[in-house]
Amino acid sequence: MAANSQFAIAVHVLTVLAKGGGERVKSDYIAQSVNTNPVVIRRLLSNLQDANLVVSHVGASGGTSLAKLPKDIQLSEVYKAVACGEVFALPPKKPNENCPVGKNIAAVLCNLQKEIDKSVNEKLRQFTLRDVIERVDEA
Amino acid sequence: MAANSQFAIAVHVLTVLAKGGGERVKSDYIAQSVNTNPVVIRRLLSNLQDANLVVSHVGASGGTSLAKLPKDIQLSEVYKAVACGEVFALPPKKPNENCPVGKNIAAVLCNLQKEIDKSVNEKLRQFTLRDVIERVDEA
DNA sequence: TTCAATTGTAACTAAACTTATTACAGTATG
DNA sequence: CATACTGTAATAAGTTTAGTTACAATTGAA
Repeated sequence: MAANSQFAIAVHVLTVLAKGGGERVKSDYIAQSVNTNPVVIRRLLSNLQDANLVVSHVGASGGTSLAKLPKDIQLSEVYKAVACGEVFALPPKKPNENCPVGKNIAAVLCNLQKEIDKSVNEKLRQFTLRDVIERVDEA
Repeated sequence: MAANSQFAIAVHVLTVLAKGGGERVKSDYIAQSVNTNPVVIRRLLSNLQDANLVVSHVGASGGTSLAKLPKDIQLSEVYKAVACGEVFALPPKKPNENCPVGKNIAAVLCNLQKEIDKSVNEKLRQFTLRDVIERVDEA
């Protein structure tokens, strides 16, 4: 019944980077803000980098910064980069083909899943990192 | 990163009950259609019963039937009954209060979470069990 | 060139969660 | 009273997630 917290942590991390004002922020620093281990952060940053949302540099005075302006980072991109992308999973086992319901339900559930996931994506697309930063600043 | 399959299984189960035409369906039969253990089904039915979506009867010739017509069962009700209700989780650990971002991000994420979850609920409310049955029959 | 700082990632451990299974008490039905 | 169910506890097994240690590779600077 538990949902995944990767997305929330990713939004937190990106907000920290945005506050860094373009400077390279170290995984150690981010980890302290999120209150977790630097390796956990680096793994997350690796995903965000694959999605072209951040840029990391190795070596001394290395670190990570945003790859785009906060206004150009939609939360749907963040979600796609770090979450499984599914509000609910399809059943792990294949239904019984001999049952009239079991025979057809999988395809119906799959289509339903896509419709729901699409609506989540559209909702998340309405928010950018800038919106998040504004809310953090207002508080 | 894995989502939960309780909702999908619940929709499957309710479809089987609807196809039962008001007769009491046994957990054994449902389990065979879903391809899982009867106890797993009974636990799920217990949740659906708490939400007033089904009625179960113990004893010989016991079993479960729908508590309402398929057209009156919204998928949002099913989701609420068996899923955690959250598209993404808030971070398990409290952020660092000494960081300007960490100090305020939790509340922002919480509000964002509510907005997203609300939109999922609204989307699921657009579908009823009847819609699912129609799709199964069409296939 | 050498040293210190940092990322990237593998390997492993620990914790949490989900699913499956067994067992059996309680309750209808005939 | 015997049979056939549900409800649920207890437990085990499997899967996923988070945390930790370790270290190679890279960079920048003394």
